[in-house]
Order: sequence, then C-alpha cells, then structure tokens
Amino acid sequence: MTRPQRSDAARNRATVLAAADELFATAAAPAGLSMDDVAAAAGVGKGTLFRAFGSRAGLIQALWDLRTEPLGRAIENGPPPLGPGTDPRRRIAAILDAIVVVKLDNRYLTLAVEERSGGASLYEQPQYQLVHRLLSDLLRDAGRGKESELLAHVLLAAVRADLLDHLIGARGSSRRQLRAGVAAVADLVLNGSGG
Amino acid sequence: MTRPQRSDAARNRATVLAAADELFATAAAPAGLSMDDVAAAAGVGKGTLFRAFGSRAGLIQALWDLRTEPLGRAIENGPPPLGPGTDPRRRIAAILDAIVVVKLDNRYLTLAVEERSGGASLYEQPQYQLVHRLLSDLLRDAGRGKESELLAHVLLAAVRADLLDHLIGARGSSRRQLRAGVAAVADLVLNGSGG
DNA sequence: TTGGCAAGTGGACCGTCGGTCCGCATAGTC
DNA sequence: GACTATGCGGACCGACGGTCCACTTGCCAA
Repeated sequence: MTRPQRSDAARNRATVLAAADELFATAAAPAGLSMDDVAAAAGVGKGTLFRAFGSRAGLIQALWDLRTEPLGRAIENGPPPLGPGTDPRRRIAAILDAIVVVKLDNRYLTLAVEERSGGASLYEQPQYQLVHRLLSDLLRDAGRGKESELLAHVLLAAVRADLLDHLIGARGSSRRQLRAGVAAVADLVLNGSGG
Repeated sequence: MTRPQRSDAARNRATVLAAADELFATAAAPAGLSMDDVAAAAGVGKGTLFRAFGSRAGLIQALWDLRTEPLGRAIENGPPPLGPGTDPRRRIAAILDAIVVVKLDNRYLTLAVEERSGGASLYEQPQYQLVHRLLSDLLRDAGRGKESELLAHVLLAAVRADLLDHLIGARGSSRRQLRAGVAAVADLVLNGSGG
C-alpha cells in the first residue's frame, strides 16, 4: 500500500502551497503563472513540484481544495441555510451566494481552476459534479421537475469565474452588486412560473 | 491607405480557410489542432498563415465569422422572429435557439472560439458584446428592468460551447433535447415572476 | 517585353511552457 | 554507522505560437 510520506517531502509540499497561494493572490493573470515561477518562488526544484502535485492542474486543484474545504463541510453537514434542513429554495440561494463569495475572494485562483487545460473541462471536475448533483436534487425538491439538471448547470454557469471577472473588470461591478445580481437570477429561476 | 491584396495572397487565404474548416469539422479536440497542422493541411508555409491571419485567434475568428455571418444578417435585418419586429420574448427565444443550432453545427470550431487564449476572454469578443447588447435591450423591452444586462449574460452562459459539449458527451443529450432545454430555460427567465 | 520593386512566401529558428529523467542527497530504520 | 527507499533539483525534452529573412512572384510603368 502507500507508505507514509517523508518529513522533508511534507515540508516542501507546504512550502510550495504557501508560495503558490501567495503568487495567485497577487498575480495579474493566472495564465501567466508558470510552474517555473512557482518553483522559484518556493525555492524548490521543478522536479519536486511535479513529484508533489503531478501536474499544473494538480497543484491548482490542491490549492483550490484548501480554499474551499470549509465551504464544502458547511454545505455537507453544517447548520442551515448552507447545510441541510431548510427549504430547498433558501438553501440553493445560500449555496450560490457562498460560491460567489469564495470565487471573489480567490479571483485569480478561481480563474485558473476553471481554465480548460489539457482535455479536462470544468464539467469533468469532481467538485463541479458534486455541487451540480446537489443543486439538481434541491431543484427537484423545489418542484423543478425534469429540467432540474439543466437548470443546475445554468445556475452554475451564472457564477463562472470568467463571467464574474468580466463583470468586475469591464462593467466595474462591486462585490455587493454581483451578489445581489446572482441572488436575483436565482430568485427568478427558483420562483418563476412552474414552481 | 491599404493597398489591394495580391492575387496569390487571396488564393492562399481561401486555401487556408478551407483546409482549417475541414480540420475543425473532423478534429477530435480543438486544442490539439496546431498552426503547423493547419499550414501542412493547406500546403502552405507557416509564415503565410500568420501573415494572412495574424495569430491563431485571428484564424479561428475568421472561420467563425464565415460561419455566423448569415445568422448575423438574419438577426440584424431579416424577417421575424429572428429579425426585428416581433414581441421581444419571441425574438429572444428565436435568437437563442439559432445560436444553439449554429454551435451544434460547428461544435469544435465553437469550442476553439470560446477557449480563452492569450489574455482575451470570450467576453471581450466583439461578437459576444454585440449579441449581449441586443439581448439586454430586448430584455429591457420585455420589462426585465435593471437586471437585463446580467440576465443577458446568464442566457448566453446557458449556451456556452463547453456546456453544450459536456451535455452531448457526458449526458448523451440529443440535439432535440438541448434545444428544448435551452428553450425551457429561456422561457423561465422570460416569463417568470417580475415580467 | 522588360525591368524594378513592393508584396508575399516558406521554413528554419526562437522563447516559453508543461512535463520527464536520473545522478545525487538524505531521512528513516536496524 | 551502514543500508535503502524516498525525495530532490535542474538539465533536458517535445510541442507550441509566433518571428525573421533570404528568396520568389505578381503587378505596373516605361
């Protein structure tokens, strides 16, 4: 089976994560961040980096997992409205809002996560599929019937990183406006005719 | 001012467009299509290719313009429901459906067009901005008020190439199902509460 | 027809990137 | 202290978008 990891490997992994986090927090554009940059910033060889994370996508995913882990737990078994136990409409709205907040707090990292690199699209990512499944179920509970799956995709498309980024950059939207806008869209989808 | 183009240049441009079109029609993945591939398929040097189209994005855009020009004209000054002169709700639905059809007919090309390459995102493309403006105005006419701009983005997000591609590939959706689904979403957004 | 030259051509070449390889260092163990 | 699996690091690789420039060719004027 898998043997325990050596201490220097664990230390390096943490160093790299910290350095990459810092870089993504300050970078102007995520696409311009090369693996050499990350390795240099972490004071580590490129081989080490790839040994620890497998690929560029793996590193980004690891960072993203770190940042979204609290939200994931809150949704899975936290208190309402994020956690289970509320009216599905309210929960959907809460989840979407929380997603927007996380994405705004990690703007460039989120852009990098959603960038299609290699053959893998956003829609193949386990996290996406998890949220999509959850939203689908909630929409079904809310009486959205057979369109639930598609509607879940549409709701998630409304909070895609590049769209948010565009709304901030080109339209100058504020955080408040974005959250309100997404809430309005969700409300329309949730409470429109047919519900 | 700009001098007329030499005849061999025009011929080569046409050759390249034809070859690239053929390649995109048969390619398994657009990202795997290199400029060298296109040049080789067209029987032309790479320099010629870049002289004619400026960049990879330029070539893809030229192809896309060719494919969408008829739809553009139909929307701008064709007969209803695509052209002006109908109920805005009906026109929005017609435009969205036409967009889905074009995207499905040019699946890999569309993926390539919407792939963020270089710094430019989908939202910076003139064509996107044109359609977005039109949809915004129509939504406003339909009484959608201040959320019109955001709603237009959301409607367009619902027909993004990678989403359609995912629905076809992973969920096995048929052309019919996709068109019906998008129509249902549009209906919800257009006729939901608040209109 | 011809001569001149701007426009166009093509492919060798470049810089960058993600990713691999492998000789060397070192942590963990007895 | 010795032995070994694990990890390290940076030279290296292949692919890609894009550039350069010596050569060719279409076009026009004489």
